[in-house]
Amino acid sequence: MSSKGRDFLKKYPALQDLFKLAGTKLADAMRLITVQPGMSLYQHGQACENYLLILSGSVRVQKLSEKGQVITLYHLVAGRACELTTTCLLGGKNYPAEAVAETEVNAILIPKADFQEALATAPDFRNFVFSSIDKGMNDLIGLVEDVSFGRMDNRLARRLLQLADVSHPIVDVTHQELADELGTAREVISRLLKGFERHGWVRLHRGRVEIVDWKRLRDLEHSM
Amino acid sequence: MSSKGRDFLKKYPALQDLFKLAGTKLADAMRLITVQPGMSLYQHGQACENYLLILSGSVRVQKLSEKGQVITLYHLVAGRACELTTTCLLGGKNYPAEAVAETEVNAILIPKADFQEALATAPDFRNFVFSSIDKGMNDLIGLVEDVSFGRMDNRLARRLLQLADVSHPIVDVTHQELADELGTAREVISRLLKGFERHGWVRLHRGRVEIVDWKRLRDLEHSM
DNA sequence: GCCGTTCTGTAACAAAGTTACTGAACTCGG
DNA sequence: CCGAGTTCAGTAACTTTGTTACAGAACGGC
Repeated sequence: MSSKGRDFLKKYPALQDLFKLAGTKLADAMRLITVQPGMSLYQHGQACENYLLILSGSVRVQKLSEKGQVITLYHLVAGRACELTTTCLLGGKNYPAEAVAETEVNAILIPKADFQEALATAPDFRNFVFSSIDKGMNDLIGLVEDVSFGRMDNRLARRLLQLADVSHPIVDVTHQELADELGTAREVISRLLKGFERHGWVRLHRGRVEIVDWKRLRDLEHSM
Repeated sequence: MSSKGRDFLKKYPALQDLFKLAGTKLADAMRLITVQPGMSLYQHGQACENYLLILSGSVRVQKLSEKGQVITLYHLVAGRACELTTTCLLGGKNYPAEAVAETEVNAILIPKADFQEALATAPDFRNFVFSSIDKGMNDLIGLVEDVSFGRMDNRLARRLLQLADVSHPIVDVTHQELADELGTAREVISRLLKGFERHGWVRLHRGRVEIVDWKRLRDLEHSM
């Protein structure tokens, strides 16, 4: 790994500890990559060659249906390993979904062989990997529950609040992007958002949603 | 493990090979259990203490919503490990779902500590476990896709064929059971089945569905 | 400003989920 | 065998979500 890479790692104490434990061999094997927004980190059907750990930015892991419909399985942010990558690596199968950079992304790649060796020899690394898989499995089960039983207005309110509460009340997102996130049609999102606006909970602009009534949206998020 | 247990294992050559590879210590640590139909193997929120491997029978792993709605995540049959159990063991979390025996079930339990030791020391056992996790993750993603984008009539036809083609054209199942399997309401299943019957594809009886037109159902299974 | 593209709004209809019943089919005790 | 209670299935009316088919507004580049 380049010295630039090591410098980068210093920004992430949690990861540094992790890789110290995993030994210098693992640290030498890893590669640092930067991915531009909109580019894919892997695609459906690809063979999986590297363990994937996100250092900065945000990645959307999504599944496309045959008809071209999209649903987001989960998002990867700093410090998180891609569980799908991990299980593909472990099981030796091809990717069943694809990953797209939502922002500029810095990530670590660890070649399959080095990953497997570290897994066999470094207990702490193993624990990190296993916890991550467990989290991924739980997230997916939560998604199944949400998609099966959750109401779309609840899910939309939740997603808007997730996107907004990072800092300010203005979310730059199109209706189509929200639809792809929730696995529904753009028209459904437009209809629901218009309803939200009529209630005075949000204000709508092109490519942008402005949160007005946080409390009502938070109520909606949990109501049934 | 009891001699009765070893005898039982002889019926499953694939598993025998597996446990030979994993060493006698693992074979000694395992326990054999029998679960009666309708009884649960584990419940939501329980801590996970044992690796779980099904020898015979069928187990339904299902998620309940707060409102009491049910969706089946997957089924376990002979020779299959419970992926949810595996990830819970690895991650040290509690079960996020529950497992119910659909028939009389014989299964192997391996205590957490022994499981983890075998995982660390036996490469072939590790491969078996990892492949199983990968399969579980893929199944869940398939379920998300199915629930998000699949039509209910397609899904119902598929499930009926799954249940039937084991041997004969008569499926002993109630509408409620089919609804719980697919994560929908009993009324929806009744409505769809009645439509199937009007088309002459099935005949309906109390607690029983009789497949009449296999070809049409198989077409429906894949159509959009 | 003009033109093509992207984004949003909306109507009309189909599919699925919900609520609220009704009656049929079974089962168990006497 | 009969009646009572329980389980199972049918159905109507209504709501929510998904689909199809447009129309028009907002933006970006020339």
